[in-house]
Amino acid sequence: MLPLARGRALCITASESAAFMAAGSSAEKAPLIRKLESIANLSDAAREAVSALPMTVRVVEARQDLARDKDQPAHCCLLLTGWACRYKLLNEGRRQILSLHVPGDIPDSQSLHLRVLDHGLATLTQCRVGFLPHESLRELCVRFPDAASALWRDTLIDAAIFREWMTGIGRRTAHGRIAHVFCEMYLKLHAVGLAENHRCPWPITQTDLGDALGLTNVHVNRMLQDLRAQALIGPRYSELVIYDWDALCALGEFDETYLHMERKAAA
Amino acid sequence: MLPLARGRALCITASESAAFMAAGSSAEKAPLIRKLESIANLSDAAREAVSALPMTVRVVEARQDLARDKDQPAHCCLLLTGWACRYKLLNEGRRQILSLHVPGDIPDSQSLHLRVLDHGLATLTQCRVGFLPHESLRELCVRFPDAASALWRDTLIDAAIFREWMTGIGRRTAHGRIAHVFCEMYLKLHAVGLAENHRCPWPITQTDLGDALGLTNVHVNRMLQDLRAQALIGPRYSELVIYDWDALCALGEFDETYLHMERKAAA
DNA sequence: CGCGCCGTTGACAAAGATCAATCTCAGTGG
DNA sequence: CCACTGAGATTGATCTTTGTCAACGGCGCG
Repeated sequence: MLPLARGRALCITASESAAFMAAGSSAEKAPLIRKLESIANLSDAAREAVSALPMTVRVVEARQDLARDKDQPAHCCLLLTGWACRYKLLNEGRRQILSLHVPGDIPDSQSLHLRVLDHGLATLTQCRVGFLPHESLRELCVRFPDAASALWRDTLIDAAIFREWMTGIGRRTAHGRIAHVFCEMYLKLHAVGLAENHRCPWPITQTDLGDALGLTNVHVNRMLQDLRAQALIGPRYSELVIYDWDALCALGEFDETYLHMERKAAA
Repeated sequence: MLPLARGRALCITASESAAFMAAGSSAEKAPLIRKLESIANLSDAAREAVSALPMTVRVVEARQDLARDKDQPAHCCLLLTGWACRYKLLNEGRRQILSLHVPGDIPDSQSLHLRVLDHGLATLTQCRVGFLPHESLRELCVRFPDAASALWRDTLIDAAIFREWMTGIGRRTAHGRIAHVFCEMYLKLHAVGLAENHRCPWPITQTDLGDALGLTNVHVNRMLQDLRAQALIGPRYSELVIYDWDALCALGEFDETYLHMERKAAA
């Protein structure tokens, strides 16, 4: 429930941009390529072009804003390592986390077509972030229609996840919501090669998780204890270990259709 | 909470398609054009092309599915008159309504890029619906990049509305949620010329409204009585009359930024 | 060593759900 | 004209889930 970040949002000065440009040029894009290939087919040419996109890379500490509500950004953020989230703030410190993001995600790709941001974007853990100028992304879209369509598809999957979360917050029990987000994040991480054998890192606080699920940290804590008592998940919060995938899916009424991963990433 | 529709989803046979094609050809598209122009600039050529899109028109009774979860549609639905919604069903008859749609909306425009539907689409009132073949929409996008970008922008605004609803369901009180959806629908209707002077038709049941807001019909009913008692809205449920717009916005913490109506429709 | 963040616990309060009537009113048939 | 019907709105009593508040505990870090 606490405000997520203090201080001012990050912005890139021209000199910094030049200084970092070289560093971010090619191998860094692996998570992005992997993610796009998990949802669409990319031609070799498009893959090359994505790799060649100019990018400024930065390490950002946990709980820093990458962009703020009402900003009019000129670049998109590509998450290279770490977890981030989008969020809205309401009166009296209420906060809703709208989405959780992992490496390969471009959480603000919508800003390519929507001038004003209607929410904030912040790191949850320390992150490496690549900044991609709108200009070069637009050019990419014009020159490589399959890249454009992969990006459009990505924004549509983003929306599909919102629908699923809305359903959870509106109509699932607290147990179900937690089970559901565990299943979802495990699959998202698995798609970019960051999870295996029903285990993955779980680096966010219970307060953050509550704000994502429309619950309080206290209630999240109690529900987690229930899930542990039922032997559905492992005992440590910092690493998610799913003991019983099927039971967790059943509890969360989880059906992965909405993730639209038509091409499963090779493990 | 009740299942929304019975019987089978609508589909169009080849002969019907031919029979209706002529009828839906041009003037019918006024709400769509008006809606697209409320969110983006359209060139004259693009506007012409949209008007010339082949379309099959049908009158559909209230509470009928236009498309179902897991369908793989070959057309998009353009709502010409009436209200519709997208929804998900969970076990034990729980239902979440994901969005409310009014004339000019294409509720399933995402299906252009996402093969499988992850939710249902149904009428709430009697509707006139135009069916637009994916094929011709794709061709439109290729030939008129500004039409493509308007449609993409439309899907992004769709997602922005999901985010706002998620925030409401997760973090707003029942009063606030109802106030918020009233403000939103009034503006959406106003943008297509179907509302004026803080009045608009309100043709959906309290049960439907509850399913949209993550509440029960009983609780919706009680909250409506509160809003009436506070003289924020008019006494009749079938017509929304907003007595005190500012107070309603304040109660719902409503900020229209997320609707991204950069070009207000001329009244 | 002590501070602060985060996880955990308990007692209690409140929002909203559930269940079961009852009411209203438009549409229908006689 | 009037009884009958059914969907949807309204009401009351009660229950459950979740929130609130406050304290305490573990642990990493300067």
